Amino acid sequence: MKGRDKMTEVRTRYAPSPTGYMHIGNLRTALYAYLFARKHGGKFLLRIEDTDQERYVEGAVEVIYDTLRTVGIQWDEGPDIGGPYGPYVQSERKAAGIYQQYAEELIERGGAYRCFCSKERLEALRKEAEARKVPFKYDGHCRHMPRDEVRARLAAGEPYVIRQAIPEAGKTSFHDEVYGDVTVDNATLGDGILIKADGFPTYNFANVIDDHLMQVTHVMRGSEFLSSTPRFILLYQAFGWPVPVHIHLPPIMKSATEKLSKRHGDASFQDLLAQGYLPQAILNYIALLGWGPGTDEEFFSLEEMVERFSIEGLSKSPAIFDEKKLRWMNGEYIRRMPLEDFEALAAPYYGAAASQPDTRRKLSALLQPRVERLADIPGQIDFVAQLPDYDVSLYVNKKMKTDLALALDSLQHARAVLAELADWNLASIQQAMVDLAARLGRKNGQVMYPVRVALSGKEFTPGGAVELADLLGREESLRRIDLGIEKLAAAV
RNA sequence: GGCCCCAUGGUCAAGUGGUUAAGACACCGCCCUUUCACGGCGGUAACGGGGGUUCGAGUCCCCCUGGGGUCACCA
Repeated sequence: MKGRDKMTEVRTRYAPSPTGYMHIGNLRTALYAYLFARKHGGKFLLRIEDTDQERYVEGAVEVIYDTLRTVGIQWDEGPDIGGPYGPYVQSERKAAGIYQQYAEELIERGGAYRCFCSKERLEALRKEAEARKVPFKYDGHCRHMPRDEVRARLAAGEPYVIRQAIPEAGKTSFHDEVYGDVTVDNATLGDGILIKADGFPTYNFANVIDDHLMQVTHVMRGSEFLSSTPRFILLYQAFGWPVPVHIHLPPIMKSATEKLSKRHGDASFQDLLAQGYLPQAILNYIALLGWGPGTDEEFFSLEEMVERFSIEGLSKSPAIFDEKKLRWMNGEYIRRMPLEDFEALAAPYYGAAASQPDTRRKLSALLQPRVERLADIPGQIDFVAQLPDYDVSLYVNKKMKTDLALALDSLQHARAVLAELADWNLASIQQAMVDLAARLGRKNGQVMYPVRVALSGKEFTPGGAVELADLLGREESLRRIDLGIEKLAAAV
């Protein structure tokens, strides 16, 4: 905030393009911009950058609203709620003539000019540059066109674009809060297009006009804009406007060499939700991709993030999205919540496994410490509704010291004991099993393991013999044990 | 290719001239134990390379290498 009036209210903005899905990196950018604004008691605004008419996607704006809302990021000004600097949708701003007006002003100031070059001519230029292996740069053909000619071609209705007149010499510098001072030679810039032939502004123009008009004090965006920022600086200077503080953010990668992107089938926020990741866990995890509080803490509510956030904690290097760690963190969030809350989230995944409230609760208690993503639940409890067809070899377990004959014997004894049990509950079943093992002179596992297999037909289950018997109930438990005895008897 | 940027374990990430180079995930082992998981304890594992500066460099400078970004009537 150097050089800025301390009384100036901090204003940040999240300006997504409505593409139809929420990219993880974009969400993180929104988060940081939100955190920074809140941290400094400022305003966070939402602006829709829909200047590319060809990329318009139906319902995309809703996806943006929904995502922000589900993670709890509230905007103070935006398309839906308005604000003092509206409209907040660029296509509406274009319709209001805002960009055209400023572009004309810039032409007057000598910072821009009309260009009547055809796409064909530009294409030829591009080809030539490619052939000569030099970077393509507009040759400035229309830059010094006589005013009369411009007027005449305009009157003739010739299509045109408006280009930025980049100074031919000199350097442009700016300070970025995370990357430091950046300087480039103006000669490397090229006269970029500000207003397209369809009258819409390009990002290169609109972002500057809107950020200025909306009084944005801190520009936060992905580092892919780092190299075009000098053009923006030149624009601010040409208008005589104050340059906002720039804060560029490192990208989130899929691997060391690939960026995370929907095009490669990488998960979007919506995809992660569908897989059973919790909004808060996702937000918490991505917050840590590129930012750290400077301490060992890593669990933060949105409010806590607001409290801790600072640009000193931002890193410059790309971060690789590690789903393993997200899984772990999501599991932590699940384990830390009250059982009732977990059940509310998990129940939709229970299917036919738990129709009664009490079985539902028992199942939830078994699942909570074992679930990392909600969508994994069905696969963990499929045996509850229906005993799968399993192979007797499952009863043979080295670690449990069980073989077919012993399993059969244990099952027969367990069947008898369980059938006689006065009360059917966790404690009584547990006691009966332990007593039985002692009576038979066997290890607990030599009795319990076969029972668990008979009850579930699976190698691994959430909970053991006692928990499953309690969950399934006496009748179903005995039925399954009988089935197991049959299988074993036939195999021994 | 020009320009801009980045560089500590497999991953995230502390460290801002003097540390046994944190911590977390993952991985491995042990314990707990009726399977699995949870939990507890322990372990493997890093300063990309080369030159400087300095009494002393992960920390500062240069070069190299590697990687990313950008050079669009996309953002």
